[in-house]
Amino acid sequence: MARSPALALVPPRSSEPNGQRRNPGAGQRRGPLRIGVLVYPGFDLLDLSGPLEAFFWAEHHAPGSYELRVMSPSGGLVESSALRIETQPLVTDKLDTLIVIGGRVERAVRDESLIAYVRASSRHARRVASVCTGAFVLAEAGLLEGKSATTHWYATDRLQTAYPGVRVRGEDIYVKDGNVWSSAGISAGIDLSLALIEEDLGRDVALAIARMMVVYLRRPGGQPQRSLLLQHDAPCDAIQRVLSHAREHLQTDLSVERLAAVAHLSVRQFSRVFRSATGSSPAKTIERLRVESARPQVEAGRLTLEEIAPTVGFKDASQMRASFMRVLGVTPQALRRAVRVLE
DNA sequence: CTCTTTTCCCGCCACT
DNA sequence: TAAGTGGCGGGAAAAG
Repeated sequence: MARSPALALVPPRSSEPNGQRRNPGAGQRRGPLRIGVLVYPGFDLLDLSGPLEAFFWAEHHAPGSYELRVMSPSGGLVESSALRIETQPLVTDKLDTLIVIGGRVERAVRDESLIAYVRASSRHARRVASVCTGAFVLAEAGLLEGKSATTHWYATDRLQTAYPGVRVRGEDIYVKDGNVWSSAGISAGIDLSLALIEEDLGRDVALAIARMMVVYLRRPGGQPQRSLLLQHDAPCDAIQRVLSHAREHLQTDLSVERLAAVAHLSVRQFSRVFRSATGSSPAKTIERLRVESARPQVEAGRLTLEEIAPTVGFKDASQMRASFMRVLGVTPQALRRAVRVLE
C-alpha cells in the first residue's frame, strides 16, 4: 500500500509545503466560486448540512473563495426530512459547481423543469455533484450515462436497475468521473465536499477543514461504505454466523482456520464462500472489524493505545497502529490528536 | 532496516 | 454434466 504522509491529520502549520494549491479548473481566480446546492421537498437535512459546513470552513480558511447558494425549484421555504429551511430560486449564470442533495427523490426525478435545469446547468457549470440519492436526479438528467457513480448503499440496486447505462460503484464513498461527482449516503457528502475543496484550494486547506470537522480525509474511493459492525443482514447465513461470532469474540483467535471451523467448512471452501458473499477476504474483514471496534475508544481518549489494543484482539499497540494504517490510512495517534483539537 | 517464519489467499485440479 | 467441495502449491503479505 502506498504510505501517504499527506493523510496525516494535522497539517504542517507552515502553510507552504509542496502540493498543488491554486485551483486548476477555474484558471486565474476572479471572485468567489459559486456553489449551487440544490434541494427539493423531502430532501435529507444531513446531506445538506455536511457539505454546507465543509464549505463554510473552507470560506473561513480562505476568505473569498466560495459563495454558497442553497436553491430549490420554488425558492422560499422547503421542507426537509427534519425541518424547513429557506432557499433561493434557481440560477444558472456563473455557477461553478452544482451539488444535488439526496432525500426522497421520487417526485424530484419526475419534475420536468427541475431535471431540465440540472441538465442545462451541467453544460455551464465546471462540476456537477450529487450526495446520496441525489444521484438519481443526475441520472434522470442523463449526466451519468456511461459514467461511474455511487449512491447510498441502500439504493445502489435501484439506481442500477432504473438507469442501466450507469456504472454503479456501490463500494465507494465517492466517485469522480470527469466533471461529474457523486457520493454515498449522508456523511459521505462531507468526504465529497472535502474532495471538491481539495481540488480548488489544495490539500492543506482540505486537511485543516477535516481536522476542524473531526473527520479524516479518506482515500479517494475504495473505502467500503458499510460498517461491518452495523451490518447484520449479511447475504449468506453461514457467513452471518461467522461475523456474529467474530463480533462477540474479538479478543480471541480469529484466524482463517478458526473461522472456517465456526462455519463448518474447509478453509478453502470457507474463504471462497466468504469472498463471494462479502466481496472481501476473511482476514481483511477481521482486521476491519477490529479497527472499527477500536476506533471509538481511540477517539474517546480515555484509555491508552496499549490498553485498547488487546480489547479488540490486537496483540499490541504497534500491531493496532499497522492495521489502522492499512484500513484507514491514518494512525491511531493522529485520530486522537484530531479529536483533541476541539477541546 | 533486514532477514526469517508464519499466515493468507487464490488458481488449479480431483472427488463427490 | 453441473455444481459444490476440499486439498495442494506457491506468490504475497504480515508477523516475529
